[in-house]
Amino acid sequence: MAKTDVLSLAILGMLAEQPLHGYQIRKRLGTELGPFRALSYGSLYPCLKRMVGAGLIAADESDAGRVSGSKRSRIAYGLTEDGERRLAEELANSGASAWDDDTFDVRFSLFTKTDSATRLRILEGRRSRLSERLEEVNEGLARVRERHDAYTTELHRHGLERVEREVEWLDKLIENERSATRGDNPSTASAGNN
Amino acid sequence: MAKTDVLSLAILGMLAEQPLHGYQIRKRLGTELGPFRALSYGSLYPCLKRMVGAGLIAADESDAGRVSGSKRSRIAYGLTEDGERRLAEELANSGASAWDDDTFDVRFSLFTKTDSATRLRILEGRRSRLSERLEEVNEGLARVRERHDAYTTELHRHGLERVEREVEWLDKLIENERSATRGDNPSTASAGNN
DNA sequence: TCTGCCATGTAAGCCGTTACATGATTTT
DNA sequence: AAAATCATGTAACGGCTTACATGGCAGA
Repeated sequence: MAKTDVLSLAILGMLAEQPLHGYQIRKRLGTELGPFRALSYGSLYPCLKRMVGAGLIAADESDAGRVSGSKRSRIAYGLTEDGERRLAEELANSGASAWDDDTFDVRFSLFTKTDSATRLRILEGRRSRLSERLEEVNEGLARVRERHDAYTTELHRHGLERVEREVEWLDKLIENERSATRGDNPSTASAGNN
Repeated sequence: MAKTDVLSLAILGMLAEQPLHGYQIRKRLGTELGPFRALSYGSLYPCLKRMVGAGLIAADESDAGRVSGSKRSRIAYGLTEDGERRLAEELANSGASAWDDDTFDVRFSLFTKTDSATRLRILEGRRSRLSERLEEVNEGLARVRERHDAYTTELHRHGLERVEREVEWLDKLIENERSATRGDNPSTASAGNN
């Protein structure tokens, strides 16, 4: 039942589609997986090493037809069967708070690989998490208003608005998810107009 | 010219209004200074100690008329003259990137203590920083669209929207700041309706 | 040729949290 | 009298970045 950290999960998910080098993984984390901050190699490579050690991924150094001479470069990583199993487990449980700021984006980006029930659980978990935050921010706003500092108040007001929008976004997604489950609309559960 | 980290700056700003205990400082960081995450004591107290060592703040253990007996508690921290000077310096220069995500909120929350020119510089710096991000996110969105993953695309679309809104917010603030400088409207440069 | 991107890795250090340790004050 | 909250601090540990070290390959 060993736990998988966010980074490992993201990597697992990315490698499920195709084998990649560390370098490519890093780039994709920066662009294609949400507006995920770019990760440094100092974090990435040790993580890959750990995952190889844990048997979740395998390193393929051959890299299809190259002169074998000197280079040590271009190691392609791919999922092992254990890795696939682990990914499946991890995708099935919305467990251990998939609604943290960090984790949510990663989990969401893996939604096409996630079953509908789990998707809904995650979205609702996230929603209720944000509701809590909404209250906190509201309290903060009230308290700060009393202090008559226009800028600080504005900062809070804006922060509140941001959270409210995020809740609205989630509500739409949840609604979409539900109606896709009820009626048997084609599997594309895209969230609206765009 | 010693540099002041974000946390120290926030504390400096908070103590400029009134002396506070560590405990109170922590609570206020969590509520009144932006939606700033609650800071742990393991970070706060060592920081206060460093600041005392640097002569920026002074610890007052007397705490007005108490039986002197046993307790070691309730240390009120207040700015020293050096601390006031440092705060003034720090508020005057928009230096060393006041537009990072972390730093910006803190700098903004100190805007009433900041002169109009510096406010404008910070807002514009932040704006241009977000413009860069906007391009990055846009590229990411384009790239991700090609991969036909509805959820990942939606994640990016939402991320983009969030940044766009932030830019709009800044534009309003900048406009406000400018018109307050041009016309001599009363000093309250509050940002709009509300 | 030289610049810039591809590609892999290690070591040191920063910044923060969690867990621990202690005790006073206020509220129920 | 117990429970909650106020209040201060230390030590261990975790995760991530920065700086370093190395080298291949492509195009201007």
